[in-house]
Amino acid sequence: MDTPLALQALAALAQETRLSAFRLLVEAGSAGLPVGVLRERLDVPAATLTAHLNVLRQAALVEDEREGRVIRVRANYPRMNALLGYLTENCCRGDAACSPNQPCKPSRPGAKR
Amino acid sequence: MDTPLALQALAALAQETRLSAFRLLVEAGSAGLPVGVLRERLDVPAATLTAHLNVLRQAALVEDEREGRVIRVRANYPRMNALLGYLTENCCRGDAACSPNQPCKPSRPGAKR
DNA sequence: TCGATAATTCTAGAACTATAGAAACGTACT
DNA sequence: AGTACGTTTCTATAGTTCTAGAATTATCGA
Repeated sequence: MDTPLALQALAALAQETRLSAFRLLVEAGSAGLPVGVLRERLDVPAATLTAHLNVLRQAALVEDEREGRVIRVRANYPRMNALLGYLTENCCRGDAACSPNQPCKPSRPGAKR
Repeated sequence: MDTPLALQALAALAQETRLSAFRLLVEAGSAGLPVGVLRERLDVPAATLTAHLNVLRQAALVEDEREGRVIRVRANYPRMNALLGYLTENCCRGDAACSPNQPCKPSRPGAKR
Protein backbone atom coordinates (compact mmCIF):
# COMPACT_ATOMS: atom_id res chain seq x y z
CA MET A 1 0.00 0.00 0.00
CA ASP A 2 1.31 3.46 -0.83
CA THR A 3 0.96 6.69 1.12
CA PRO A 4 -1.96 8.25 -0.79
CA LEU A 5 -4.02 5.06 -0.43
CA ALA A 6 -3.21 4.81 3.27
CA LEU A 7 -4.18 8.45 3.78
CA GLN A 8 -7.45 7.91 1.97
CA ALA A 9 -8.20 4.84 4.10
CA LEU A 10 -7.31 6.62 7.34
CA ALA A 11 -9.40 9.66 6.45
CA ALA A 12 -12.30 7.36 5.62
CA LEU A 13 -12.09 5.70 9.03
CA ALA A 14 -11.58 8.93 10.94
CA GLN A 15 -15.26 9.72 11.27
CA GLU A 16 -17.63 8.27 13.81
CA THR A 17 -20.42 7.03 11.56
CA ARG A 18 -17.99 5.55 9.06
CA LEU A 19 -15.85 3.90 11.70
CA SER A 20 -18.93 2.34 13.29
CA ALA A 21 -20.21 1.18 9.91
CA PHE A 22 -16.85 -0.32 9.04
CA ARG A 23 -16.60 -2.12 12.35
CA LEU A 24 -20.08 -3.57 11.94
CA LEU A 25 -18.97 -4.83 8.53
CA VAL A 26 -15.70 -6.23 9.84
CA GLU A 27 -17.69 -8.07 12.46
CA ALA A 28 -20.25 -9.23 9.90
CA GLY A 29 -17.63 -11.17 7.95
CA SER A 30 -17.90 -11.89 4.26
CA ALA A 31 -21.69 -12.02 4.33
CA GLY A 32 -21.64 -8.26 4.81
CA LEU A 33 -24.79 -6.29 5.56
CA PRO A 34 -27.48 -4.58 3.48
CA VAL A 35 -27.34 -0.77 3.47
CA GLY A 36 -30.76 -0.69 5.15
CA VAL A 37 -29.54 -2.76 8.07
CA LEU A 38 -26.58 -0.45 8.52
CA ARG A 39 -28.92 2.53 8.39
CA GLU A 40 -31.09 1.03 11.09
CA ARG A 41 -28.21 0.10 13.36
CA LEU A 42 -26.44 3.40 12.96
CA ASP A 43 -29.63 5.45 13.06
CA VAL A 44 -28.70 8.07 10.46
CA PRO A 45 -30.66 9.52 7.54
CA ALA A 46 -30.26 7.57 4.31
CA ALA A 47 -28.57 10.42 2.44
CA THR A 48 -26.06 10.81 5.22
CA LEU A 49 -25.25 7.10 5.25
CA THR A 50 -24.86 7.03 1.48
CA ALA A 51 -22.43 9.94 1.61
CA HIS A 52 -20.38 8.08 4.21
CA LEU A 53 -20.51 4.78 2.33
CA ASN A 54 -19.24 6.60 -0.75
CA VAL A 55 -16.19 7.69 1.19
CA LEU A 56 -15.54 4.11 2.34
CA ARG A 57 -16.10 2.87 -1.22
CA GLN A 58 -13.66 5.36 -2.71
CA ALA A 59 -11.08 4.25 -0.17
CA ALA A 60 -11.86 0.65 -1.22
CA LEU A 61 -12.47 -0.29 2.40
CA VAL A 62 -15.85 -1.71 1.43
CA GLU A 63 -17.33 -3.27 -1.66
CA ASP A 64 -20.91 -3.82 -2.58
CA GLU A 65 -23.16 -5.94 -4.65
CA ARG A 66 -26.75 -5.38 -5.64
CA GLU A 67 -29.31 -8.00 -4.69
CA GLY A 68 -32.49 -6.74 -6.24
CA ARG A 69 -33.43 -3.54 -4.46
CA VAL A 70 -31.03 -4.17 -1.65
CA ILE A 71 -27.35 -3.31 -1.82
CA ARG A 72 -25.18 -5.54 0.29
CA VAL A 73 -21.98 -4.03 1.61
CA ARG A 74 -18.89 -5.96 2.69
CA ALA A 75 -15.63 -5.03 4.36
CA ASN A 76 -12.61 -5.35 2.07
CA TYR A 77 -10.33 -7.38 4.34
CA PRO A 78 -7.23 -7.34 2.13
CA ARG A 79 -7.39 -3.56 2.06
CA MET A 80 -7.79 -3.36 5.82
CA ASN A 81 -4.82 -5.66 6.31
CA ALA A 82 -2.76 -3.61 3.89
CA LEU A 83 -3.48 -0.53 5.96
CA LEU A 84 -2.42 -2.23 9.20
CA GLY A 85 0.74 -3.41 7.48
CA TYR A 86 1.47 0.08 6.23
CA LEU A 87 1.25 1.52 9.73
CA THR A 88 3.74 -0.93 11.20
CA GLU A 89 6.05 -1.03 8.17
CA ASN A 90 9.71 -0.55 9.11
CA CYS A 91 8.70 -0.53 12.74
CA CYS A 92 11.86 -0.08 14.79
CA ARG A 93 14.07 -0.09 11.71
CA GLY A 94 12.74 -3.37 10.41
CA ASP A 95 13.85 -5.25 13.49
CA ALA A 96 12.79 -8.89 13.15
CA ALA A 97 11.10 -8.81 16.56
CA CYS A 98 8.76 -6.12 15.28
CA SER A 99 5.79 -5.81 12.94
CA PRO A 100 4.62 -9.38 13.08
CA ASN A 101 1.08 -8.45 12.05
CA GLN A 102 -0.89 -11.34 10.71
CA PRO A 103 -3.78 -10.77 8.32
CA CYS A 104 -7.38 -10.97 9.36
CA LYS A 105 -9.35 -13.27 7.05
CA PRO A 106 -13.08 -13.77 7.19
CA SER A 107 -13.19 -17.53 7.38
CA ARG A 108 -16.85 -18.36 7.94
CA PRO A 109 -18.74 -16.60 5.13
CA GLY A 110 -22.27 -17.24 6.34
CA ALA A 111 -21.84 -18.18 9.98
CA LYS A 112 -24.58 -17.27 12.41
CA ARG A 113 -24.33 -14.29 14.69
CA MET B 1 -9.24 1.49 23.39
CA ASP B 2 -12.62 3.12 23.06
CA THR B 3 -14.25 4.71 20.03
CA PRO B 4 -13.47 8.38 20.77
CA LEU B 5 -9.78 7.59 21.29
CA ALA B 6 -9.64 5.52 18.12
CA LEU B 7 -11.31 8.33 16.17
CA GLN B 8 -8.84 10.84 17.54
CA ALA B 9 -5.91 8.61 16.60
CA LEU B 10 -7.25 7.95 13.10
CA ALA B 11 -7.93 11.63 12.50
CA ALA B 12 -4.42 12.43 13.67
CA LEU B 13 -2.94 9.97 11.18
CA ALA B 14 -5.19 10.98 8.30
CA GLN B 15 -3.01 13.85 7.16
CA GLU B 16 0.07 13.57 5.02
CA THR B 17 2.59 15.49 7.13
CA ARG B 18 1.42 13.83 10.33
CA LEU B 19 1.40 10.35 8.83
CA SER B 20 4.92 10.85 7.49
CA ALA B 21 6.10 12.20 10.83
CA PHE B 22 4.56 9.29 12.68
CA ARG B 23 6.11 6.77 10.35
CA LEU B 24 9.52 8.32 10.73
CA LEU B 25 9.06 8.02 14.49
CA VAL B 26 7.84 4.42 14.27
CA GLU B 27 10.90 3.63 12.26
CA ALA B 28 13.15 5.54 14.65
CA GLY B 29 12.24 3.24 17.54
CA SER B 30 12.37 4.31 21.14
CA ALA B 31 15.21 6.77 20.56
CA GLY B 32 12.71 8.98 18.76
CA LEU B 33 13.79 12.08 16.86
CA PRO B 34 14.29 15.77 17.73
CA VAL B 35 11.64 18.13 16.36
CA GLY B 36 14.30 19.84 14.28
CA VAL B 37 15.25 16.62 12.54
CA LEU B 38 11.61 15.95 11.73
CA ARG B 39 11.28 19.50 10.42
CA GLU B 40 14.27 19.01 8.15
CA ARG B 41 13.17 15.65 6.85
CA LEU B 42 9.59 16.71 6.26
CA ASP B 43 10.54 20.13 4.93
CA VAL B 44 7.73 22.14 6.52
CA PRO B 45 7.77 25.47 8.40
CA ALA B 46 8.31 25.10 12.13
CA ALA B 47 4.90 26.50 13.05
CA THR B 48 3.20 24.05 10.73
CA LEU B 49 5.09 21.10 12.16
CA THR B 50 4.30 22.16 15.72
CA ALA B 51 0.60 22.37 14.89
CA HIS B 52 0.75 18.83 13.50
CA LEU B 53 2.78 17.50 16.40
CA ASN B 54 0.19 18.96 18.75
CA VAL B 55 -2.48 16.88 17.03
CA LEU B 56 -0.37 13.72 17.39
CA ARG B 57 0.33 14.62 21.02
CA GLN B 58 -3.32 15.11 21.85
CA ALA B 59 -4.06 11.75 20.33
CA ALA B 60 -1.25 10.33 22.48
CA LEU B 61 0.38 8.81 19.42
CA VAL B 62 3.62 10.54 20.32
CA GLU B 63 5.25 11.67 23.51
CA ASP B 64 8.09 14.07 24.03
CA GLU B 65 10.83 15.00 26.35
CA ARG B 66 12.89 18.13 26.53
CA GLU B 67 16.67 17.82 26.24
CA GLY B 68 17.92 21.31 26.73
CA ARG B 69 16.71 23.35 23.79
CA VAL B 70 15.83 20.29 21.78
CA ILE B 71 12.55 18.46 22.15
CA ARG B 72 12.78 14.77 21.35
CA VAL B 73 9.63 13.10 20.08
CA ARG B 74 8.88 9.38 20.26
CA ALA B 75 6.12 7.17 18.87
CA ASN B 76 3.83 5.78 21.55
CA TYR B 77 3.89 2.12 20.56
CA PRO B 78 1.29 0.86 23.03
CA ARG B 79 -1.14 3.42 21.68
CA MET B 80 -0.42 2.43 18.11
CA ASN B 81 -0.95 -1.23 18.95
CA ALA B 82 -4.20 -0.42 20.72
CA LEU B 83 -5.43 1.28 17.57
CA LEU B 84 -4.57 -1.71 15.40
CA GLY B 85 -6.32 -3.97 17.89
CA TYR B 86 -9.39 -1.77 17.87
CA LEU B 87 -9.67 -1.98 14.09
CA THR B 88 -9.62 -5.76 14.02
CA GLU B 89 -11.66 -6.28 17.18
CA ASN B 90 -14.46 -8.78 16.69
CA CYS B 91 -13.20 -9.45 13.22
CA CYS B 92 -15.51 -12.03 11.63
CA ARG B 93 -17.55 -12.45 14.79
CA GLY B 94 -14.57 -13.17 16.98
CA ASP B 95 -13.60 -16.24 14.97
CA ALA B 96 -10.42 -17.73 16.45
CA ALA B 97 -8.73 -17.76 13.03
CA CYS B 98 -9.06 -13.98 12.91
CA SER B 99 -7.46 -10.93 14.51
CA PRO B 100 -4.16 -12.47 15.47
CA ASN B 101 -2.44 -9.10 15.54
CA GLN B 102 0.74 -9.10 17.53
CA PRO B 103 2.06 -5.95 19.10
CA CYS B 104 4.96 -4.00 17.68
CA LYS B 105 7.60 -3.33 20.34
CA PRO B 106 10.64 -1.16 19.87
CA SER B 107 13.33 -3.52 21.03
CA ARG B 108 16.56 -1.74 20.23
CA PRO B 109 16.38 1.68 21.87
CA GLY B 110 19.49 3.21 20.44
CA ALA B 111 20.30 1.00 17.45
CA LYS B 112 22.01 2.60 14.50
CA ARG B 113 20.08 3.52 11.38
C1' DT C 1 -48.38 0.35 -15.86
C1' DC C 2 -48.68 1.70 -11.24
C1' DG C 3 -47.29 2.10 -6.40
C1' DA C 4 -44.08 0.93 -2.98
C1' DT C 5 -39.48 0.35 -1.31
C1' DA C 6 -34.20 0.72 -1.32
C1' DA C 7 -30.75 3.49 -2.23
C1' DT C 8 -28.59 7.30 -4.65
C1' DT C 9 -27.37 12.10 -6.27
C1' DC C 10 -27.78 16.99 -5.79
C1' DT C 11 -27.20 20.87 -3.12
C1' DA C 12 -26.01 24.36 0.25
C1' DG C 13 -25.12 25.92 4.73
C1' DA C 14 -22.56 25.04 9.04
C1' DA C 15 -18.55 23.22 11.19
C1' DC C 16 -13.99 21.97 11.07
C1' DT C 17 -8.90 21.68 9.57
C1' DA C 18 -4.60 23.18 7.41
C1' DT C 19 -1.20 26.54 6.72
C1' DA C 20 2.20 29.67 7.85
C1' DG C 21 3.87 34.56 9.29
C1' DA C 22 4.88 37.10 13.34
C1' DA C 23 5.60 37.27 18.08
C1' DA C 24 6.86 34.96 22.27
C1' DC C 25 9.13 31.59 25.25
C1' DG C 26 12.84 28.64 27.26
C1' DT C 27 17.49 27.22 27.26
C1' DA C 28 22.45 27.69 26.36
C1' DC C 29 26.53 30.18 25.87
C1' DT C 30 29.59 34.24 26.55
C1' DA D 1 23.10 41.07 30.73
C1' DG D 2 22.79 39.97 25.80
C1' DT D 3 22.54 37.11 21.69
C1' DA D 4 21.46 32.88 19.35
C1' DC D 5 18.79 28.87 18.70
C1' DG D 6 14.95 25.57 18.92
C1' DT D 7 10.33 25.37 19.53
C1' DT D 8 5.81 27.03 20.60
C1' DT D 9 1.59 30.04 20.63
C1' DC D 10 -1.25 33.29 18.37
C1' DT D 11 -3.78 34.60 14.58
C1' DA D 12 -6.13 34.87 10.15
C1' DT D 13 -7.20 33.06 5.80
C1' DA D 14 -8.16 29.44 2.58
C1' DG D 15 -9.83 25.14 1.88
C1' DT D 16 -12.26 20.83 3.09
C1' DT D 17 -15.81 17.87 5.17
C1' DC D 18 -20.29 16.93 7.38
C1' DT D 19 -25.12 16.83 7.30
C1' DA D 20 -29.55 16.13 5.68
C1' DG D 21 -33.79 17.66 2.83
C1' DA D 22 -35.59 17.22 -1.74
C1' DA D 23 -35.41 15.19 -6.11
C1' DT D 24 -34.05 11.04 -8.67
C1' DT D 25 -33.04 6.27 -10.07
C1' DA D 26 -33.57 1.22 -9.85
C1' DT D 27 -36.08 -2.85 -8.77
C1' DC D 28 -40.00 -5.44 -7.37
C1' DG D 29 -44.76 -7.25 -7.17
C1' DA D 30 -49.69 -6.76 -8.43
